[in-house]
Amino acid sequence: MAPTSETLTAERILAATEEVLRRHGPAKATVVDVARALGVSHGSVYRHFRTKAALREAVTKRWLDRTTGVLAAIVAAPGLDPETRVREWLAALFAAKRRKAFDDPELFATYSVLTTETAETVVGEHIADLTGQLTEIVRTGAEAGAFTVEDPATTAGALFRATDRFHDPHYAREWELPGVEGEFEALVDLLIRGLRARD
Amino acid sequence: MAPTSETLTAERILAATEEVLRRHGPAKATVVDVARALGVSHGSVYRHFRTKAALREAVTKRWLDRTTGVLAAIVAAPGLDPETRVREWLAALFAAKRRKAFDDPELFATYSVLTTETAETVVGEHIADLTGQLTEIVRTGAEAGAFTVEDPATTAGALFRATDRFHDPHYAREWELPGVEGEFEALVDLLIRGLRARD
DNA sequence: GGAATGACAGGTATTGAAATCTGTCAGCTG
DNA sequence: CAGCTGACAGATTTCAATACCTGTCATTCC
Repeated sequence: MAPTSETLTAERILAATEEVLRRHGPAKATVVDVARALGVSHGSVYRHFRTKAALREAVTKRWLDRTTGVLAAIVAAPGLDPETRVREWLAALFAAKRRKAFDDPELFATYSVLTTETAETVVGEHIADLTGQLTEIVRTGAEAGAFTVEDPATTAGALFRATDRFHDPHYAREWELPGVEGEFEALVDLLIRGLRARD
Repeated sequence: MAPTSETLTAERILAATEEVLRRHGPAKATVVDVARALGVSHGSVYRHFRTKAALREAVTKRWLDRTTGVLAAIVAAPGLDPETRVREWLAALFAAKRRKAFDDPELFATYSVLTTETAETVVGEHIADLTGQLTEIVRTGAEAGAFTVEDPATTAGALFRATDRFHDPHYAREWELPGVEGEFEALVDLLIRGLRARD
């Protein structure tokens, strides 16, 4: 279709894959479609990705990693007190997921399917990344004497699981309901009170 | 098949429906199957339930209500301090759901599908029942001076949502993983610390 | 006469043949 | 000669014909 003369890179294939997925959905998007969108034969796609599953994993990872960067900035941001850092990180995670779901519903629905396919690998690593960031926040908060926690990783895991409803795509349709903001605030308040240092 | 001479009641139809659902699964269980299992014509089933959807809702409600009773006992149990009551109620909810998933996986998978069909009605009421029970526990705890909460219903909602992972069927496959007990305890500890009265 | 039946119309699932897709590879091309 | 192509085998998906199911109701049965 668009027979570009640029060299065929993994990134160009992934961008085309995402576009095909957005147009056709996860069930009907084929490797042949991706190749056609790039103006190459599907054999060329297989030079860069061993299988269709590997291509789907890569495009899913690419999508998930877009979120991770924003959040990392909050982990590293200087001058935030520990409670604010936790609150802002959780709020940013919720906001990022919700923005994705709202701005491009078709693509979000598509990736919601893809993430169930790759739950064990790509999604597992994504969750490990996120809980790792949260562990760092909890650990520094504990070191600063603001939080009382036995083990930062365990507590970070509990925080992440407690807020599942506000970042797991499974609950996406509830993110637009009136009152979610308040529900989110009430939950985060409760969790932060649980983190606070005790004498 | 079993041409019982007993009169045809809604309860007998629901029991037969559950059995048919267990055997055939949610996709292939038909009203004709239910009638055949009871030794009657399918027209007779329609005398008790207006539509197949109504039959499915009723059997789902029956299944969900089996859990509610056990938990109500904990709400009403005398001599429990507020923290213990919250902890035991949440633990009993988790245990009940997990037992259902473990004891009869086929039936659990079937009801997991049915609950997505009836999310707005039957499941909504079930969740309202449960958060109502939890609100009662939080309210009495606050009145006893053990908890500091602005609004018991809001806090109960936060507690319920925070523990989604341990009662939402969506996460059922994680309930058998090693370490879930510890994850559950860590989360409940954090939540209860958040509830505690502050000076 | 109140409950149950079974034929029926309209709609939804099943089935199997045909079309398409995945993944490979020998050969082409720049 | 590194990258790309397109024909191919086996697996999966699509599609249309058929079978079955849902919901109704005039009729039958105790």
